[in-house]
Amino acid sequence: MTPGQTVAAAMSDSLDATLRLVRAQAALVRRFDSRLSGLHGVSLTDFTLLLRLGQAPGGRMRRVDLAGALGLTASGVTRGLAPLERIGLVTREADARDARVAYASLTPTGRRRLKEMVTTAEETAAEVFAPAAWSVEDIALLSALLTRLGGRGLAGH
Amino acid sequence: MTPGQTVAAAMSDSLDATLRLVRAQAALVRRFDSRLSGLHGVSLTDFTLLLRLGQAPGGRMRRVDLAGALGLTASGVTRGLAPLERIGLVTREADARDARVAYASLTPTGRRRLKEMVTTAEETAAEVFAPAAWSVEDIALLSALLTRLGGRGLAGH
DNA sequence: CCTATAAACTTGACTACTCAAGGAGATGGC
DNA sequence: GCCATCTCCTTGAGTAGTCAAGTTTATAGG
Repeated sequence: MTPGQTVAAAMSDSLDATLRLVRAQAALVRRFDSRLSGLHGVSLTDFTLLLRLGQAPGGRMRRVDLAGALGLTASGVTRGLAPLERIGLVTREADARDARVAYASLTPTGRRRLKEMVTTAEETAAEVFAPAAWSVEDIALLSALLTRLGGRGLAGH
Repeated sequence: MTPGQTVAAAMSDSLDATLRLVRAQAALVRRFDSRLSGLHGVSLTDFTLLLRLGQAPGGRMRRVDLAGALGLTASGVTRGLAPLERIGLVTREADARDARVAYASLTPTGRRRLKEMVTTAEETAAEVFAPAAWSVEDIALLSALLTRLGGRGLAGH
């Protein structure tokens, strides 16, 4: 059925799963990016930054911790936060004890806007995991499998 | 248990799954990139480009089709292929019938190197999905769930 | 044949990261 | 008290993609 020589027509199931994961992620990111940026002017990365801040007590975190929690580098956080500060969703706060640290802190506006973004993001997620194709158990299962896959989740190392 | 007001402490399971997927992918990509670039001097994207070519009859494809198959834009393919041409893994071939199309075609060297890369990638995937934590069924299940998630796989539109 | 539209590809300008280097402040040994 | 070392953060340079615009060639209508 396959004419010509096809190198690597078959590959291991693990590799196949990896490639599918990468592909699925690209599609998801595109979808969320376009929805979030259309309605709120932020990217998915911006949203996860804000969301993580929103989950922290007081709505504020050190930039290093933010980086660790999101799987970005420190410089990625610096660069990602800059526009969010410019548009007033986040402010920079100093630490009284340690002058090196610069907290990122959600502003009241940031909090309010974040709530709206969460709604949008949940709607988008609900479309992606439409009940027609996805049962609650499927989603939980996928989540569980992905958790095993290294994305450290929320805990520190 | 949570002091201070934490916006969006809870979120829908679908959104949670999405965020985990993004996180898992970032970790996977980093791992594959570092292995592949260390041993073969190519990124994961380069590898998927080559792999897809290797699966095509004759080891060649039109650039548009390559883009479609991998979820990239046409310009992404142009840019990704350029270095692979420079290092002699891929060549550009014209179509006798249609002067607009430029096939990307695996060179004999490309074919040989690809086989080695596949080995590396499968080893890496085997480490990630280590038998201690992952059964064959788990992997198949993950693959199946991911396939449902839009990453068009191999078929055209 | 000629013109309009569409397809395949490339290019320029931009965004979002990365890594490596560096500044500024904290900390611990002695 | 001072120096070495470590941590937090920023910055410059580079990479990998995007989108929009432009070129070239094909195709279809009249």
